[in-house]
This record gives sequence, structure tokens and C-alpha cells, in this order.
Amino acid sequence: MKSYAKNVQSIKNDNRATILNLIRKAPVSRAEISAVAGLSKSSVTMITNALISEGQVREIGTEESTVGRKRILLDIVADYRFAAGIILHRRDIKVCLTDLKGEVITRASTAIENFRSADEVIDYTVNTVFELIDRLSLKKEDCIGIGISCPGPLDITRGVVLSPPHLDMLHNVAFCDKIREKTGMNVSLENNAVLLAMRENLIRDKMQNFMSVIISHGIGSAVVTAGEIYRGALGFSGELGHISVVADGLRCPCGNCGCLERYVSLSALKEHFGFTDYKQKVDMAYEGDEEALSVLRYITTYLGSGLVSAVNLFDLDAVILHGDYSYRPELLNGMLKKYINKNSVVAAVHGVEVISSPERNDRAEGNSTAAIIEQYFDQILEG
Amino acid sequence: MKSYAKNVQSIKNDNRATILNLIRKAPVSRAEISAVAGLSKSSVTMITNALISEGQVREIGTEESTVGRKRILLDIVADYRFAAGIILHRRDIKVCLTDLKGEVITRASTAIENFRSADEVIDYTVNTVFELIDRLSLKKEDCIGIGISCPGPLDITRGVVLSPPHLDMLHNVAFCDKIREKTGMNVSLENNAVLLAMRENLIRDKMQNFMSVIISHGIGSAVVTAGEIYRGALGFSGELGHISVVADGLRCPCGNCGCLERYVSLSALKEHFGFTDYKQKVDMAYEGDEEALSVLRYITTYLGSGLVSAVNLFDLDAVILHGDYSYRPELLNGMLKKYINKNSVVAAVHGVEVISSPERNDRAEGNSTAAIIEQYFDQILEG
DNA sequence: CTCCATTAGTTCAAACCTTAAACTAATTGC
DNA sequence: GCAATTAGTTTAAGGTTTGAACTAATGGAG
Repeated sequence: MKSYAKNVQSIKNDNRATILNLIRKAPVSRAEISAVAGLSKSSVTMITNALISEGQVREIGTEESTVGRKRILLDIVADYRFAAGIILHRRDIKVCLTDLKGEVITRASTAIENFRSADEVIDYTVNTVFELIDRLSLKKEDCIGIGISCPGPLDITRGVVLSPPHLDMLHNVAFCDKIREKTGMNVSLENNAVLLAMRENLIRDKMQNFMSVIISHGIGSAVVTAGEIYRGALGFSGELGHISVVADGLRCPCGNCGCLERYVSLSALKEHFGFTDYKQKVDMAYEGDEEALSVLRYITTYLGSGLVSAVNLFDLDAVILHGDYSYRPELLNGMLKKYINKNSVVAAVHGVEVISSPERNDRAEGNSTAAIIEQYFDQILEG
Repeated sequence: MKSYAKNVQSIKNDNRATILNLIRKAPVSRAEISAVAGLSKSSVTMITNALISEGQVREIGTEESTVGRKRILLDIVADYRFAAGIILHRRDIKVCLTDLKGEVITRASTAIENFRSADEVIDYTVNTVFELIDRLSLKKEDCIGIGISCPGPLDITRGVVLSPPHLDMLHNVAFCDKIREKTGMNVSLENNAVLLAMRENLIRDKMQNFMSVIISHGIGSAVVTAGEIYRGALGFSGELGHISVVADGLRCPCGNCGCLERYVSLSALKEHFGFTDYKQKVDMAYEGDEEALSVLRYITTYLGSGLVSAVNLFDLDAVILHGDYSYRPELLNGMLKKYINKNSVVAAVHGVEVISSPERNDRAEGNSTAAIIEQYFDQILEG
């Protein structure tokens, strides 16, 4: 059962949040807010003017119009507050600060080899966050929280990293708790695929049901449904990498057999075919090389099979692919799209889009604060 | 983004719905409602008394207490309104009326062989609904709507039956629209697994994230997450039967290869092992018969593999099995539970329950109106 | 250049709902 | 019979949305 707004005050907060989130998606005028949110013009005026006088929102000019008064566009004040991000990457640990739009303001990083224990990681990240804040002469109180981005299975309710081998010093350490303790800040741990999907959800307005998949040495995934991140029993993200594509197939470190990750991750590909340069193979495939094409067909069969399962279970409109397979993606994309639309039951009702989007490291840093920012805008507070 | 309550009136409706849904789950007192819903005692009094004077709710006695005034239990008036249900079963088409608790008041049915065309089905069901209403001297205006239960993939937005072969005369017919036209009533088409999950969601209070699976000649499934039915892009239910358990495996009529349904439905079992009496095999397995045990191991591997994928993707707490495998289920259940907990990634965070629950035809009829009833209680109207 | 039609945004009293506080009602144990 | 306790009711107060009437801004026609 949904939890409804209860009293008159909570309505105000809800409407503030609705409006602020609309503005956050893209600059809009009061009139548009009134139309989209279903609130009266009077209410929109009251609330937006309050937001403006608090310094959270500002007017950024007018829209063109053919007749009548021009609409005054409202935008959030991106530097009204800021957020800190920690990125537990495969090769290094990064720290950054972003504004409320997720744009990186400043950054730092150190190679993963420099860390021997969880405490070292904790000390480095906490100190660096404070250093960056100082360097920009920001106020600690204006930091809305620290978002941690990590690949692989996590236990986000406990704030614990479970899986990726290069972070074994963090396994089963109360990482979030310790950072919260040392900083006194709001701390959130999230899967990097979930963070990516959050950001995409903000941008892709029309797309309401999709899965974001990141494939590199492992496979990460997250699902957006009805315009919201899908959360399971304990906030565990959709683990596409550990979907079983071959019952009784190759054994996976996770304990299961036949996991997708054992077939189509970059490492699995190397193990299966013996080559290391995926990009080179793709180039050859474009030139018609039969062996290279067979590699793409192999990927299509296994990845397609896993995606069909996901599409059928979640009833998805689209799949967005990130990571290494995004190199010259037209060929593989076309094969996957054909495979999925031919083989999924939902295709009988609606088509399924397959989109490739190059994962820039830049974006990955900005994404790290996506969950903290979302949290911030969802529980709107006075002043 | 969530759609929030907007104005002061909508708050009232929301609170009415919250309270009515609480009462509907199980009889409660005003004091409990106040505590659980987070509403003040005054509001609860106001709203419940309004509901009572409208005839939607009644007091049904008091609870025992050790000290202080006894709590007065409130229950919904089950026959305040009624709903009609149409069940498109494998062997017959059933029509029934249920009260607001989903209890069947009256029923009728005809063998599927009697129908040659969609129009015949439409005429029969519509006429029978009116006949049953007349027979019980009920008022047509008190019927909250007609729920249609159907196995297999549906397009619930268009209200069209897509799949099961025995209903081929209904394929791509605007079934819901025509029935809505002829009756002027609210009509809803739902997958039978979804309806079952709705009912279970109402009953199983603690369980918030589970999948209901019905296995007989096909496989149907539905997911409840965060205490609500999961809905994908177009309300398509989670199609566990068409999850791919063997990439490039057995061809399925749906177009895909290696669908779970091709391995562990009753028909697939018959095809694979050549036997027809599943119950007999189970009996033999309990006596230690090695061949019979190998059948259960086969089911465990394939069904388990599919369930692991679903559990990993949806992050589920539990799987509830219905249908033919519910015969003496302890043995198979134990094997499945062990398999799933050993092989799923989420098991690292929380255990996964496997529950067998015999599917009674009786219940299937009552379930047919579950969606209409849910809809009714979610959009509460005055008087 | 003025006037008008049109759209955007503002002001304010009215309507409505929840709620805290103070109340009554019912029940047990001493 | 009385105190203690819990359940349920009444009522005035407080806060929010809103419709209606308003002002503001803009383009085009005459």
C-alpha cells in the first residue's frame, strides 16, 4: 500500500518537492509547472517565490512566445549546496565534489595499489573530502552528503561492499558507518549502474522503463520502471551479471552456474576466445572478417538471451548499454536489437529499443552523487 | 517521480483509502488505525464514522484487553457492493459474483468446447453476469466492475488476450472493450498469476517482495515488490515462463529459444521424460526411487536456475509456488530452497524462502475480481 | 501609436482538512 | 466505589490550496 500524504503540512512539503523536482529536470515556467503538476497558479506562485527567496531557485530569462506575456523560466541554483562523491574504481579511488546538478567542481584520486587496509581507504577519502572543501573555501554545512559509487553487489542497507575482488580490503567492513562517524555527514553507498540509471532517468524524460547495463570486466545493471529506480527487498540492484543463461553451465565465483558474467564480460570473452583487444575485433567485424563476426554473434546469443529474460521479467521498453561494448556499437546493437525483438514475449506488445552510450569516466564521477542529490530533493526541508 | 497528493480534498480521499485498506486487510480498531497510519485519533474517528454511516464499514465487536476500555473492531461491509468475475480457464469459461472480500457468492460455467467465436464468448459471459445478478436480486449499479482472469501473456492496456492456444478465438479481439460496451461496467483484464499475487499480498502482511509462480501446462508468474504488484512498461506481468534458461536451447512457440516453460511445465516434463502422472513420480521419489528422484533433480536444476535469475534481478525474499508441483511439496521445495540459496547472489544478504501453496480452483474464481476490488478501494469515492 | 486579445503571474478571502487538547466512555484491579 | 488506564469524541485553531479577480507583459491589427 502506498504511503499517502497525511496532513496539511505534508502536502506543502510534497508540493514543494514536486515543483523543485520539475525545475531540476529542466528549466520551466510557473505556468508549465501549474499545468504539469496539476496545481493551481496561485499555489505555484506561492511555492516558487518561497523557493526563490530561500535562494534555491532563480529566474533565468524568458521563453519565446507568439502571443501573450512571455514565460519566465525557473532553474535551480546549482551551487546552493554541494555534494561529495567517492568512486571505488577498478584502478583508483577517486574523490570529487559536485554541485546540485551533478557537475564535478573539483576532484582528486589515488591508485588502488596505495591502499592496504579499509582504514587507509577511509582515512584517505574522508581527509580528501575535507581537503577539497577547504580548497574551494566551501562550508561543511552546505555539503548535503557523501555518495559512494561502487561496482558489484553491495548491501546498501548495511552500507557494506560485498563483491569486487580488487576491493577485498573493504569486504564486510561497515564502510558507510565509519565514514558517517568521521564526517557527521549523510552517507550513501550505491552500485555504479544504479547511479548511472538515476542520471539517465533524469535526462531521458520519455523513457520510463529501461535497464542500464555496464559491461566491462564484470556486468552491472539497474532497472528504471515507471520512471523510478527499481528497488528490491534490500535495495539490491538487478544483478543481470548473475542471471543464469546456461542452466548447469560454467561455474561462477558467486556460487551459481551459468551466470551471464561468465560468458560475456570482457574477461570471459578473453577466456573463451583468447583475444585481448575487443576494439580490434570489432574493427575486423566491420571489414567482414568471419571470425570476428562470430565473436559478435556469440555475444549476441548470450547477452541477448540474458537481456530477453530481463526484458520479459521487467517488461522493459529499452536497454541502454554502457562500457566496453560501446565501441562502434552500431553492428552489435543492431544484432542485439533484432535478437531481443525476435525472441521476447513483450515484443508482441511493444518494441524494445537497444541504445549504446559510451561511458565516460567524467560522467562516472558526476554520477557518484546522484543518489545523495535525489535524496536531497525528495525530502525537502524548509529554508 | 511520485505523484503526490495535491490539495486538501485529495488528502481526505487518501486518508479514507488508507483507512479503508487497513480495515480491509483485517479487522482493526480506531486506536490501531491511528497508530499504524500515523493519523490522529480525531481524524480516524471522523473518517471511520463517516464510513460507517455510509454503510461501508461496521463495528463487529470488541477485542480482549487487560486494562482500559476495549477496542472496538471495525470491518468492511463485504456486501456493500459486489464484483463480477470471468475466468478463462483451460477447460471451461466460468463466471461468478464475489463480495468485496473476494468471496464467491454465485457461479456458473460452460465447457470451452461450446465456444466457436469471440462473440459467443462475449455474449455468454455478459448474459451470465446479468443472469447471476438477477438471480440474486442484486442491483446492477452496485456492481463495481467485471474482472477477467486469463493465463498467459496479455496486453492489459488494450485489454487483449495474446497467448494461450485454447483461447485462440480471443486473440487480438478487443475483449475488454466489447464487454465494457455491452455492460457499461468497469472492466479489467488480468493475468491469473497477477490476481493470485494480489490476493496473497493482501494476506501475507510481512512478506513484501515475492514472486508467485503457477506451474501447470504453462508457467505464469507475478512479482510483488515493496508490497505492491510490479508493473512493467505496459502492465505486462513478469513472464518467468519465457525466461531463457538455456541460451540457444529448445525452441519455444513464443519465438525464443531455451524458455523455462519448454523445460519444466507439465507438458515439457511429459515430453522430456515420457510420463504423464507427476503425482505418482513424487510418491515414488518419497520412497527413494532413483529415477523419480532424478526427475525432481531435473526440475530443481531448470526451475531453480530460472528462479535464481528472477531472485537476483528482482531481489526477492520469497518464491511462492502454486499449481501441480504443490503435490506433497516438501521434497521438491527443500531441493529448490537449497538450490536458490546456494546459487543466488542476494542470498549473501538475505535468505530466500520457498513456499508451496496448493492452488484451489475455488480460490482462482475468487481471485478473478481481485484487481477490480483493489481498484475500487484505491480510488475511494464519497458515499 | 493605441487598443485589444492573449497569456503569465499575483493577491486574497473562502473553503476544507487535520490536529492538539480537553473531554467522555468503558474497563480492570484494588 | 475509586483510581488508573485505554478507547473514542468534540471543538476551536492553524495551515494549505484554490477560484476569482486582479496586474503585468507582449504581439498584432487598425
